Amino acid sequence: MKPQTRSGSLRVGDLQLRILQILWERKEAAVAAVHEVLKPERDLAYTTVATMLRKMEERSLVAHREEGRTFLYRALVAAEQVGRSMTDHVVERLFEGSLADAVSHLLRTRDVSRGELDALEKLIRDAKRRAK
Amino acid sequence: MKPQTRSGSLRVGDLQLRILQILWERKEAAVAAVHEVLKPERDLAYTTVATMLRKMEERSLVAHREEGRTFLYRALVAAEQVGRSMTDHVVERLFEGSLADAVSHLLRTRDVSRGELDALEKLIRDAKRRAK
DNA sequence: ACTCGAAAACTACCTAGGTAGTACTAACGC
DNA sequence: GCGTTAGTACTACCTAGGTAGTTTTCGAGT
Repeated sequence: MKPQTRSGSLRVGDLQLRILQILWERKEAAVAAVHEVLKPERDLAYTTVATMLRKMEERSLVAHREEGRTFLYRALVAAEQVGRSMTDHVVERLFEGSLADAVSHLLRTRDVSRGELDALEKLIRDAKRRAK
Repeated sequence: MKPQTRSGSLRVGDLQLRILQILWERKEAAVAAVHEVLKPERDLAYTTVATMLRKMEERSLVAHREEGRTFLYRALVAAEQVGRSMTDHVVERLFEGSLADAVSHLLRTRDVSRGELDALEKLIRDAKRRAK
């Protein structure tokens, strides 16, 4: 019973993504906890986080249960799903679905260290082995 | 004199991206031409396209010159810029800037044909040669 | 029992993308 | 010369993301 692989587009904004990432890390978190984690990177009001969580619940991205007075939120979508849908979007819109074009662009437009290239090479080799 | 490499985030929506792609292909195009190209894929009203173009001009994504009564639009941002900024966004937000993680995810979450893997391998090799 | 504080609920705004109707205008054909 | 038409301008609306103030509520501590 995997967590509802609704293969919809799953568009999440930047803040929403960050919140999801926090929830992925810790399974469950109160608004205060999420706010705390976000504190250093973005100076958001507590209510902003709470509102965002509520809006995300409307969209079924998260759900909550009550523990005394406080809400404990958990993610309803998996990291894989969101990652997949975001990368899909870019690969499709920008490179007409071609993975090779996408990677090519990635390599061409930034400088990649020798070490990274080696790592990538290993990735490809592994993928090949697995496919064989 | 490269076309204003304003390294800003350059967020463009789906429709805007499609319009830019059309303009990249043909250097200059009238609203009617853009509308015509878009016709089969999205059934948009002519005015929708015109409005979008106007909004894009406000944001300096495109510019126009007048040829008689009609506006000929051209892209002000390069494909490279937009591609770069979109891929950057995903790589940063989703993979903490790690290109290897990004590619790894790409390979893991979809099935890649043998031929594509070969192509990718070549890409890496080329990149290595170039870096050396 | 009463106050205080923390939490949620409600409401309100702003921006950007997307979509399109309506109004105006100028050129072109007859 | 006049109406049709193609083209732009203007306006409006909807959605989603993001941000936050204000109000209510409820539990805990004195």
